[in-house]
Amino acid sequence: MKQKIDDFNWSILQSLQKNARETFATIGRKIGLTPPAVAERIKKMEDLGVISGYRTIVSHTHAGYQLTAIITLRAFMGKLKPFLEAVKTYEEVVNCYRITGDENIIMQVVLKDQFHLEKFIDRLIQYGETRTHIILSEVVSNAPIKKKMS
Amino acid sequence: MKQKIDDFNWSILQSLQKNARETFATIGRKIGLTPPAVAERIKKMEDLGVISGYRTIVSHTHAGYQLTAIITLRAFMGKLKPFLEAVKTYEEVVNCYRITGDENIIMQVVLKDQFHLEKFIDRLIQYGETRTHIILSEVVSNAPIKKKMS
DNA sequence: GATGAAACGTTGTGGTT
DNA sequence: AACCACAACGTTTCATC
Repeated sequence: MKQKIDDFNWSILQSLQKNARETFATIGRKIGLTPPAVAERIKKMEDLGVISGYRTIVSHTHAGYQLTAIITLRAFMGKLKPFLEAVKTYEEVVNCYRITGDENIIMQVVLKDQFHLEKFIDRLIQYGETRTHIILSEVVSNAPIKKKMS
Repeated sequence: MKQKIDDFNWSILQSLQKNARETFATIGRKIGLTPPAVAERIKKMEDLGVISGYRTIVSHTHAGYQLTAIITLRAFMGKLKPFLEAVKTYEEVVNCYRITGDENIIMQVVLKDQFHLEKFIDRLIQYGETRTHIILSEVVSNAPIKKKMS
C-alpha cells in the first residue's frame, strides 16, 4: 500500500463503488463533508491511482452477446509475447490476466453464439492450447472492495 | 437480445463505459443530442436492464490487497448449494461464476498477502477441491463491449 | 475544510414533428 | 415516441478565509 486511505475516503469509495454516478453533494451529505471537500478528496485519489476509472456495466445479453466464457491458454514456446499483443485487438475479450500455473493466460470473453465461440477459439490455437468454460450464471459480480481489517 | 440498441444508444454506451461519470450535457455535445434526450435514453436503458450499474474501479494494491488470485472450485457432492450461499458473505470475492466443466466454480479474489490466501483457501476446502492461480498482471481489464457486427 | 457566488448541469413542462 | 426549448433547481468549481 502506497498510502493510507482514511475513513472519509473509505466511505467515499464505498459510495462510488456502488454507484459511480453519485454526486459530490450527495456523498457529502451522507458522510458529513461539503461538496468541495468531497471533490478534492476524489481528485486526489484519482491522481494517486487509488481510483483507476469509472465504468458502466452493460448487460452482455442485452448487447447481443448470448454467451460468456472463460478461456485459459497454455502458450506455445515463443508464442506468449505475440499473443499479449494480439489480445488487445480482440473485441470479444473483456478481461485477460497473466497467471501462475501451467496455463499462462486466463480471459473472459463475450460471444454472440456457439458459432462465434468456435471461430474465436480457432483464432487462439496458433498461440497455444486452450480450455473453455461457459459461464452458466454470475454468483458475485463486481463486488466492491472493502476496507481491510488490520 | 431483447431489443435493438440503435446507433445513438451505442454511442452513449461507448461514452459511459469509458467514463461512467460523464454528464448528459457532455455526451449530448459529442453525439448531437440535447441533454434531456440523452437523459431519457439512459433512463430507458437502465429500466430495460441494458445498463445494470455504474462502478468505480479501485486499485487493489492501493487498497492494501497485494495479491489477486483466480481460484477454481470442484464442489463435493451436495456442497455446491451451501457454497453458493457462503460465497456472498466472503468479502475477498470480487467475482464468482458457475461454469461448465469438471470445475463448477471460478472466482476472483483479493487478498492482503500469502497468509491471507492460505486462510482463505482453508475456508474453501470444506466445499470442494480448489486450484489457485496468482494473477501476475492485468493484460486487458474491463474492456468496453462493442456493437456486434451482424 | 468551509463559505459564497458564478458557471454549469439536470430535470420538469410544454410544444413540435 | 422521440426530440427540442426554456426555466427552475441542484451541483460543481472557483475564489477567499
